[in-house]
Amino acid sequence: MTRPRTTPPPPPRRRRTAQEAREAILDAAERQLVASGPDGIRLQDVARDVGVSHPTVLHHFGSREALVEAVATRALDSLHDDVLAALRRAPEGEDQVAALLDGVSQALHARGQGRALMWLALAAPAGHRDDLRLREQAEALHAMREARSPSGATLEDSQFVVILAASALLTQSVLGPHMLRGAGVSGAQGAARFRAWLARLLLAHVGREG
Amino acid sequence: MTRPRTTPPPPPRRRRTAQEAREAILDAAERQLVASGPDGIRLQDVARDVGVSHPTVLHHFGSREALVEAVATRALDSLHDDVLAALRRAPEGEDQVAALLDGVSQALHARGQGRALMWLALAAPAGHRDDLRLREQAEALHAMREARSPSGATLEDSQFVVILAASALLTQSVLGPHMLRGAGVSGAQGAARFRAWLARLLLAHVGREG
DNA sequence: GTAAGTGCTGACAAAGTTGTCAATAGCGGC
DNA sequence: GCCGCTATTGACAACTTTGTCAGCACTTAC
Repeated sequence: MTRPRTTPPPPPRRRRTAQEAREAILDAAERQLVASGPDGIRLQDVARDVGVSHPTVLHHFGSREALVEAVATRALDSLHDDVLAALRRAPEGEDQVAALLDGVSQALHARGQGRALMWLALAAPAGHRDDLRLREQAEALHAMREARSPSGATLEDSQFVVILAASALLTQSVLGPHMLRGAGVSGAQGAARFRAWLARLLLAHVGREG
Repeated sequence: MTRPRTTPPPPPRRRRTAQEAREAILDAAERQLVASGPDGIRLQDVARDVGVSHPTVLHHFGSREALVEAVATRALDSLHDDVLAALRRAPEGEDQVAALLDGVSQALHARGQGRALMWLALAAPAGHRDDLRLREQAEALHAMREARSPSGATLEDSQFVVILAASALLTQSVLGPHMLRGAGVSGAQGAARFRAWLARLLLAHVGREG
């Protein structure tokens, strides 16, 4: 039962490329961002999750703050790309609006990007974060309506439509099940039915006012 | 230049009733809750803000966790009361919906209650927090519509209307200015115009479908 | 093979956090 | 005026977290 004088052999050391290591660390940090917000990101937890020691994280990012900045930027960029892709993917025609809402909703749910956005919005020093390019969407919608029926609706009306849709989808991605249950909506497909209902509502409004 | 042997007289000690102390501490903790979320509440900061030492806070609440629980409960209850009051205050008639939205919006902005709600929703272990009694509102709305035009709309339609309104107002209270600016809405009264626009939209929908 | 570059690590330091405890002091009741 | 209750406090302990640093070890170039 004598303890050997020599220290036990250290676990094998895995060596990644700097690129791979950064990605793995960002993945772990993003999981924490979604779960506990930017202030909940702990170097030690991130390191343990990746399977490295915490100085390694500092080695790759310099400081905790830089890591948070990097993961926030990556998450928002990724969300932005996904949303743009969803908008582009939306088919012309009948169910365009519904498909569009579904696509954006999926982007917001993917890996909790909606939660990440909300966390960052709450924790941001003061609107220091980028917008979600709502302006482009509003202008695109307005152009479409103008083409169909000139002067049928103001630009602001289109801006409000976009804001309302974004608000509904974002809120759904953060506390959707909670709200649906809380309002008494039953059934598993409540969220999908809500989106379809919202699509009809927006379509009716746009159709009514131009 | 000799330093006197006796320690300088300690600052006068103010003694509140336990009631008063708890209130003052909860006020300070609530400010921190709104600003930095439940995880951002620091005993030392709260204590400094109130003008006491941090063991005093522990004396009154037992633990940090109990303090967070107390402040969260108080904030949500207060918000709930304010919202109910706003709903009751809404006049019958023409601008009922607009006044209602304005009232709820004000309740959400008062001392950052909307932010507090969102922080708590994000940080909550798993929907462990109470709903905002959306169900009651949905049922009240449905009853009103039934009385006006029986079987004109499903209950779920009313539930969705309430969810949509709540989503829009809550999102506005958290990142309203950000979204309005981001969408290109100009002018200082953008938020108010958005609410008025939303009121018209909802009214049109309800009028259309019963 | 061996030398250079660097991903990675353990050990340590510094600062901040919650919580404990014995002692102090303000306030009301007698 | 005295006493008991308790709000309040400074000092201290235990823990966590970020950050530093010197050195180790894996990969690549030569």
